Order: sequence, then C-alpha cells, then structure tokens
Amino acid sequence: MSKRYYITTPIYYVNDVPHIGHAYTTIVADVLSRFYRQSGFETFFLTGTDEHGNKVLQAAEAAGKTPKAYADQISGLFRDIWPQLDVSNDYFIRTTDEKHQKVVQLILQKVHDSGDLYFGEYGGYYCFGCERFYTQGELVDGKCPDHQKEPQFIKEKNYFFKMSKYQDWLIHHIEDHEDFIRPEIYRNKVLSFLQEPLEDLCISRPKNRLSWGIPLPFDTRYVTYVWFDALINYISALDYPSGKVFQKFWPVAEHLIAKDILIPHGIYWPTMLRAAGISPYKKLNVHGYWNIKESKMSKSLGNIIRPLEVKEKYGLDSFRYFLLREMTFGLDSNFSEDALVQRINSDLANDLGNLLSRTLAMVIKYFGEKAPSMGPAEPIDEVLRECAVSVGEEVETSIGEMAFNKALISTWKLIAKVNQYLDQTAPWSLAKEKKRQTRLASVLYNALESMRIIAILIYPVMPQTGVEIWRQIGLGDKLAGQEFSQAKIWGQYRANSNVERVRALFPRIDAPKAQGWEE
RNA sequence: GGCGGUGUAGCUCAGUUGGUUAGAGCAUACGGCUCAUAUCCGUAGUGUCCGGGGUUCGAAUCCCUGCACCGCCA
Repeated sequence: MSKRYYITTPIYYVNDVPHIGHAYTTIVADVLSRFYRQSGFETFFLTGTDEHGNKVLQAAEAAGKTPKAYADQISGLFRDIWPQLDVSNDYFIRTTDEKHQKVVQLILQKVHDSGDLYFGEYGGYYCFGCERFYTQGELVDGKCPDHQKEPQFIKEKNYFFKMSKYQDWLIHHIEDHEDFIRPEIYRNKVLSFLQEPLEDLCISRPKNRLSWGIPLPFDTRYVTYVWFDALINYISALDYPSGKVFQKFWPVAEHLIAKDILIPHGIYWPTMLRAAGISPYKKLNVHGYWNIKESKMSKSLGNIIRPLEVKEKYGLDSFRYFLLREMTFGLDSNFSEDALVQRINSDLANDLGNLLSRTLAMVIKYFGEKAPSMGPAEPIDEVLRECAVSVGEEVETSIGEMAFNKALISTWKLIAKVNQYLDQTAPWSLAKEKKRQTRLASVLYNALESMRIIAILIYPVMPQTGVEIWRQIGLGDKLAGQEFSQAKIWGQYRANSNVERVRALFPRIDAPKAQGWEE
C-alpha cells in the first residue's frame, strides 16, 4: 500500500473572524502535511468554513446582509488568510457548496432509508441565540447562561438519528483502537461520556423557525441540524461516494480539532459514518486552548490575537515556531508577547540565526564563498554526526506522536551541538595555521552539513527559514523537494557550493517592541 | 452535586513500570573565546516536588484526606 496521509482541520464557523486558535489548528495541520509530503506520502490537507445555522443567520441580519452574502464575506476572510500564513491546504470546502449539500442529502437519505432516522416530538426550553434546547439544570436563574435570556418552551416535531443504536459499537471501537482518539485524556473523556446511555440526536430544524440550512431530502419542511451538515464536509470534500480522492484518502483520515468540539467529532461523527455504512476515520487528534495572559480568549475581554498582526510585527516563521514550540499538544498553553519575544531572541536569533551567521562568515572569510570539502573525520566529528542522525530520528518519532514541542527541542539540541562543535574545534584558530587548512575545511564542511540537516528538520514548521538557509548555504531553492530521510544521512552537503551571506535570519528584538494587542 | 485534570527551582515546564545527591530551557552570577546578530562555550546554584495522614527497606511517583485552580456532565 502506498503511503498516504489525509489531515483535516475543522471547518470554521463563519460567525467569527480568524484568531490565534484557528491559526494554531490550521498551522499544525500544515506542519503535518508538509512533514508527510517531505516523507514521501501522498497527502491531502483540507480546511474550510461551516456556514449554516442560526448564528450565521443572526450575524447576517445584524450586518444587514443575506446569509449567503455574509457567509461569502467571512468565508473569504478564512480563505484569504491561509496563504498569508504559508498554509498549504489542498482544498477549501464550504458547506454552502453545492457539492457538499448534495452529499449531505445523500447521507441523510441513506440513513433514512436504512431506518436510522425517525420522526418524533420533543418539547423543551429553547434558546434561539444558542440554537439549542436547555435542561432545567443548565439554566441560571431560569436564563440561558450565554445570552442571559429566558429560553422559550417549544414543542415541535423533528427527525432524530438513532445514535444510541451504535453506542456499544463505538465503545468497542474506541477500546480496540488505542490511537483512535488521542491524546489519551480525550479518549477517556469520550469513553466516560459513553458510560451514560446516549440520547438520539435531533438532526432537523423546522424551516419556519430556521431557514438557513440544507433541506432534508425526504421532508422539505425541515433543514439539517448544523453538526450533521458540517461533519460531512470531511467526505464531501473528497467527492464521496465515487470520487477517486475519497477512495485514496478516506482510509487514512486524521482529524485535528480543539477540545471544545470533542463530542461531535468523537461521538456524532463515527456513529453517523457507521449508520451510513462508511468506515470510521482513522484518528482524531485533539488539542487544547491558547490562553491569553492566563485568561480565556474571548471577544468580551477584547484579548483576541490576530494572526496577521503577529506576523506583521514579528514575522511568520517566528509565530509558527512559537505556536508549535510552546504548546504541549493536548494541553492548554499561554500566549504572551513577552514569551514570544523571549523565544525569538534566544532560540531563533541567538541559537539558530547566529549559528548560520558565524558559519557563513567563516566560510567566506577563509574560503571565499566556495564551500570547503570534508576531510578525515576526527572523534569530535563522529559525535556531531551521531547527534544529527539521532535528532533526525527523534524528530520523526515526535511528529508521529503529535509532540511538536519535543521535535523542536530535539532540533535545538542539534543546533546547540553545532555551536559547541565550533567552539571546541575553533576554526578561527585553525585558520592561523598553514598546516591545518584541511582540518579547517573539514570543520566548516561539517558545520554546513549540519545546517543542511537543520534546514530539512525545521522546514515543516518554518518553511521560509528552511528555504532561506538552504539558499544561503548554496543549495538553491528546492528545499521543498527534499526527502526527510536526507536529514538522517550524513555527508550529503555538496562541497564547492556557492554560499551567500545575505542577511540575519532573525534580527534580535531589543526593546519591548510593543504594547498592544493583548491588553 | 457527579466525574476528570492540574498543583515540581524566580518564570515555563520534563519527570518513563515507586529506587542511589529531583531535571531542562529561560532569567541570575562568575569564567572562557572572539568566527558570529554584545552572539557562542563552560561553571555555579537555589527547590518543606500544594498541606496532612498512610502503605513500603524506599514515594514527586501508589492509597486516603484537605486546600487551590481548571474542565466536562448534571
């Protein structure tokens, strides 16, 4: 079986503009797809927007627009931001796409035909703002906790999906597949949720109450509940049922989500797939939240981080590096400008940037832009080589485990090793001794060779920086085509390449450059 | 109220199935180098591992209990 990889982000709900949370999820997906592409996998990377439902309708009304026009606008914001963050998605799906709507109707019909949908009545307290029913216990002083409004008691007939029918199957599936939901903490949460009997899922909304949705194919008085609609994007984008892309990529599907949408992805979606006769996705990867100054990010606190503002101020690769280095996948992390500047100065400018700078400076000074060649290896060279090879393996393992911080820590172990190597071999001293020119060449070759490996290792996280290093050490512009495996083989750097010391990779940030967006 | 998580050096966090003087990075102090973005290398630390009790030859690690913060459910 050929190597394939399919990664999705959630489709983002268009009642909100892109913030750091969206950026994180999508950049992680980008890092993964770059890494797997680099490792010889045929990959498909999907993102998009979720556009139906009451909240969109309300936001549209508030903006004085039709829901479609409003959705077009916000969806456009998402579509346009990704290239600016070097996100290399293969496709962008919208739930208002005709192709998607048809698949939703197809699935609904299929599940209806097989008897897993039934028409029933439900009465309860309904908050129109939340577009959901509340139980008495959830209400605070009889009001919806989000909207501070009293929900109305409504009784209506709707279609229900027999989710409970698949409960036992799902429990067994999760128990039998250790990595189906990861990290483990979220797997346990889903399992504990499944300890209680599942209720059937209401999958319709009467049109007279909510018109902005996909009509049920078998009863046009109703539209589809947003989650039932949205989750299907993961297969409609692949041209389910007959698309070649679907055949190729669905068996290796991995979803990437934040913890707030664990239940729909961990429970609704696999049971829906089961009912529709489709195999479950392979893995659900769940990450935590970015807190801002120790508190939740929220519109009301006004502490929304705009990805493009961070990029503008500190550079894209610095931002991507920070996101991946700072968060332990699965746990919450803190975002602060101080921490970002700290990372930029110490990890990027001092360790990595300065390493490239000093290496190139010496090559040019002693060999005039023509990269030297490797001589006989001394013990200290062996130590460096072994470090590089093992770091390559560690990075590979860590990314496979979604441990991006560990992958970067390993890479920085190599960077530190090269700095130490230069210190111990002291090429500036060798340069003063005529007899030691061969050794001098060898030492600088090894430093350049290390930079070649480092460029490959950081490429998924920092594509521009990887390419920049590749270019400056004289290997051209084609880093993207390099196999990851080349990072684990020592001695691939081409002697006589024309090195070029263009500019500092990461300028130091001296003063607290800014107050600003996080206050 | 039920379930779960977290609480380790000034800061951010690692700590594998309980085992010798509890670790890393940053920040701090001192020393070295001078190729480099005043960068790099080396050395030095400091901790009632949230409190209390228990199991054990031995517990940050297991059990009970209390406190604080967080999350999910009701």
